[in-house]
Amino acid sequence: MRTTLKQIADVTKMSITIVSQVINNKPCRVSKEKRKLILETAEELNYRPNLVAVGLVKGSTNIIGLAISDIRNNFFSVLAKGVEEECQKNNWNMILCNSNDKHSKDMANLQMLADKGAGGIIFGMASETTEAMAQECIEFMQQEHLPYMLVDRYIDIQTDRIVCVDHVQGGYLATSYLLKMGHKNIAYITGPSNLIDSQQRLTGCNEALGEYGIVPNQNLIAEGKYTFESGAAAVEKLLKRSVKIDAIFAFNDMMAIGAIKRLREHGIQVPQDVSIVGYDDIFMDEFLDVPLTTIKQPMKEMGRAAARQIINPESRYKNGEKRIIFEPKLVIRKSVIDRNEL
Amino acid sequence: MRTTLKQIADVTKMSITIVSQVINNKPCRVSKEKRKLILETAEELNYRPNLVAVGLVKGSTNIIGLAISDIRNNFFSVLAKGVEEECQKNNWNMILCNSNDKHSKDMANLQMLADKGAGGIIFGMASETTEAMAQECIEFMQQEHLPYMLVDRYIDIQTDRIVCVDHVQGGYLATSYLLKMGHKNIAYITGPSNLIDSQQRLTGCNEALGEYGIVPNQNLIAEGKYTFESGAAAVEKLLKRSVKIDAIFAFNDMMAIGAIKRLREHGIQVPQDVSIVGYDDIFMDEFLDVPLTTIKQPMKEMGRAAARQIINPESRYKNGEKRIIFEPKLVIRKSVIDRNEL
DNA sequence: CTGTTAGCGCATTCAC
DNA sequence: GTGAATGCGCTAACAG
Repeated sequence: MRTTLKQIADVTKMSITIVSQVINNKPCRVSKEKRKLILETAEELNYRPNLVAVGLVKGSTNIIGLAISDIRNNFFSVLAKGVEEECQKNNWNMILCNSNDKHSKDMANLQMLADKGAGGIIFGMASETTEAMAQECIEFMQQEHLPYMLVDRYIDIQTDRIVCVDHVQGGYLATSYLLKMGHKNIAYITGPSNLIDSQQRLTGCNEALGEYGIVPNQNLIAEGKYTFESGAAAVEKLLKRSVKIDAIFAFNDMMAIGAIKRLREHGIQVPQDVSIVGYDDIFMDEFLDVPLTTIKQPMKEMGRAAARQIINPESRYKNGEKRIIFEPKLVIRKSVIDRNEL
Repeated sequence: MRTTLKQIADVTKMSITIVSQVINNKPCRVSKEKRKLILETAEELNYRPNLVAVGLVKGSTNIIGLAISDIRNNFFSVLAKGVEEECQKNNWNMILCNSNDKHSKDMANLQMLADKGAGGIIFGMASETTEAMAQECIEFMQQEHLPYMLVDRYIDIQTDRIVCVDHVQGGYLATSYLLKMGHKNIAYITGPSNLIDSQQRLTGCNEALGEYGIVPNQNLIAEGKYTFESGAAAVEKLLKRSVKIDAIFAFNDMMAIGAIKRLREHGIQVPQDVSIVGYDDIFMDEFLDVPLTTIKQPMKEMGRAAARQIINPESRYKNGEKRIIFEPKLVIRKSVIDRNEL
């Protein structure tokens, strides 16, 4: 059997209370000798507190619930790694829940997490989540007094308990890099136009274009769905319009990879004929035939920041001053050529 | 506040005992009317059991600890998905712990999991784990009465509580497919030779070769380390030996991808000049320039099976009849050409 | 400085 | 059929 406080109390002939106090390192209420004795026998008996019991009396456990759509998505597995690292550092744990992008699953997961006494939630909502659904989730967590941090997905949520990426900056970075590399005719494969993050990236693109005195050209914009196939399809659309294209900025990496594939099938070489920039920096980018230049979202850091926000007693229950916004970074690899040198 | 059994007892003017019995659907000890009343008010008050309290009294919670090296590894994120799916189905949860391939971290994670009252562990040990270390882990779990299932990694562990893949069959599948496609000179990029799974694959390869009356040629074998770079380096070694090569079977996908890259840099086309087969079926295979033909390990199914073994009360504590062995599958894509047609 | 007491929410044994 | 009592292992308020 596991050693309990009671056993230590029995052995040392002291009360459970004292033993508990000493072990939890509470303000000096004990003489040094007794303290030492307790600590030694605890060590000797290999005492480790029963965290379930602690959780019961404290009304909450040191567990962060990470509710996301699918851990197989590289985006989320890196986020999860960050969350878990921060947990380990603080003797917390992470319970992982997948929603498969179903809001109903999200709600079920939140409930389960609450029932299990989770000490907080890090929450990347299902992609089908409407504003009303988002509200439902948030209200639930508030009513259960569950500290939470949202991970920016597609919707614009009115809360400061959120970690997100400055996608305007991301769009700006990609476009201005392409511009600097001498590309004039830049095509865009955007995400679904109703998604706020796609809109933000486009805003950033236009800003950069403006700085070079270039007027955005609708003919150079094709809408995708953030999937490999939609990236290929977007290239098809673009090509049909027979506008000149120096480079393509795809609003995520999977579309960029789909685009490259289709370009090649048309005999168009990357980056010699057309340069490509992606977005996300997923694992495979580095190992592609033409390693993909992309805009990196610092997912791991975001996971750590979100976890810290929940674990830290200071920030646990009070809303932050403002959203935690991360700057995306340009990761230069091989998929963009310098046209200035041509 | 959350509704408790006591509140329901107060409202219905019955004892906590009865309420508990009814809600847990225990053998009929109550009259139908009372039962109905209790159930209704529970519903009305939105009662949800406090699982921490349940955990305390039961001495164990419905939580599976998944202890692996790194969730960012596609292999493990798919495994985790399987585990979590099975958990959701049974109202269990999954705590995720990364060891970063450190045995000491593994031990710390196991301890934490035990302290949190985990109801079982699914455990993919760190790659640095020696047999003695493995023993240490297993003894710890046994002493804590923690049901466990190991996920086959590199070492040969004497236990039946393990899910694994028939790697002999995997090697056999790959080689015999290549043979059937008319490749005579098949090179192998193996894993580290001290690792049992690499040995097993090689055994399978030799079996297939034997069936075609081909004698294994040491000149066609290069040892890798299961990394992208080592795959490329292995190609370099192979090429230096200037033996004729029709095809390469790399013992995992990352090495296969590294090999392809290096082959191309030497002006050798895949699959026209050299065909390639990988092993694992990681996410990116499908989206490569030349989609990779590979041997798939059914990770998700393995995760589900392992979880089931722990969740199911029948199999929870007793050792299984035998190891749960999964058959790998050949996934045909584009990286192998049919030489019979040439 | 120290120990007694109460209680977290629940399951279960035992007496009625 | 029913309910009172006990305890899971721990923390914390309170009294000495």
